[in-house]
Amino acid sequence: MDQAEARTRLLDTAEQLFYERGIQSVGVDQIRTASGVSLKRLYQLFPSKADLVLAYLQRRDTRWLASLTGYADARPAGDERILAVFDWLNGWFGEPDFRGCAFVNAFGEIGATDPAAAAAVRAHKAALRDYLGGLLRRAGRPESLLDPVFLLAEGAMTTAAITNSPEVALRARDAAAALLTAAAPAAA
Amino acid sequence: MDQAEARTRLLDTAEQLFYERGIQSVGVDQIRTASGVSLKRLYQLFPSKADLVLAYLQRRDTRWLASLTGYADARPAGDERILAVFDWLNGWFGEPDFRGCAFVNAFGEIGATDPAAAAAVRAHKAALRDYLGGLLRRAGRPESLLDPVFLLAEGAMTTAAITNSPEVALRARDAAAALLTAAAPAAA
DNA sequence: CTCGGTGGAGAGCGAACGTTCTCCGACACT
DNA sequence: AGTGTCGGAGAACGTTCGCTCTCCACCGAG
Repeated sequence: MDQAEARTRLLDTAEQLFYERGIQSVGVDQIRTASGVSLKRLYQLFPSKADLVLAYLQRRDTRWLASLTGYADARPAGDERILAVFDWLNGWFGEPDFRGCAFVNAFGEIGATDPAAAAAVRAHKAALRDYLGGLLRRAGRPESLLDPVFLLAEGAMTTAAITNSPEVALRARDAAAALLTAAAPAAA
Repeated sequence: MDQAEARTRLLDTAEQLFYERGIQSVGVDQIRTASGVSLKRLYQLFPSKADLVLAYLQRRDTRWLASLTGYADARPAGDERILAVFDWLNGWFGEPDFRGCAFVNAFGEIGATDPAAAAAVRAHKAALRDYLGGLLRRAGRPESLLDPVFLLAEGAMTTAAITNSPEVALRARDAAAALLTAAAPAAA
């Protein structure tokens, strides 16, 4: 096993465990056992648990956003692409191990004690917001719709997790659609 | 110091520390030191840390909702009372130690490992949802507006915490107002 | 075959955790 | 005054944590 594979296996294991149980509930030894990577190697690649946590968040950020944008950008530009974001959320919420937004969870757990992690969370949310802003702009929608749509998506994530009801995404979608038509009922 | 005061001081201290730093980051000894209540007394009142965590969530649930409803119910019934919820959120977000919804934070941190805590979180969110539902019903608004308004409030809480921007509550308020007028533009 | 370097397995380290126990001083009652 | 009960302070316990170290099997180069 070379460095690259060890790193991948560590991050795969860390992501699964951190997301499923929370960050502080998972010990380094558990990650080592589950991944099959030795402690020595682990600490070569990630000098501390905080480094591993940060790498987990960063990799999840890129992958999560790539998945979302890959899905939405395959739809026709305009309102439909905006609403596709909520369709993607609906699919995500339905996954059996869905447990809310990993970044919101991490922020609540370690945001106050780990400034680097908090910054990663802020960066992730800013990236999502920017993406939605781009969709709105290209759909000819006013900037004033960005916050509402973003807040609906955020609210859907936490609510779907706590109530374990994926269909919340569709309610958020309906609300977003209503806001879009209310803002410019006669738009093409 | 009698039992009742010890309990109050413990819960006050626990609430402050748990909310500020997260649950697992706060040790029982810190609560004992900060509260001035002896360990013996602490374990008489709360046989385990998990019991203290649960009591923290339950007391915060009642207080938080009482504060919100006390504020909103003082406004004229109808749409104004619904929108008052977001005004109250705006005030809360602006408090210097605001760090998001304690229940969302607790759910992300220990929801997967502490079923009682997870149930308390679900109960809290259900209570908030029910309260909003009552406001909508008494305002003559359709049930279909409940999810959108609730999701806007949820999204505002996490977003205000992560981006440290209280004014998000006012954006959510604007969006809720738009949804209300869009649903029944001609309502009184 | 010998060597030097690499990495895995896991023991070991000090600190911190949640929890319990020991000790002792402070009253309440006879 | 003597005795019993209570609670406070904090030592102590066993476990777990993040992290380091030891030991040895392996392997290519000479």
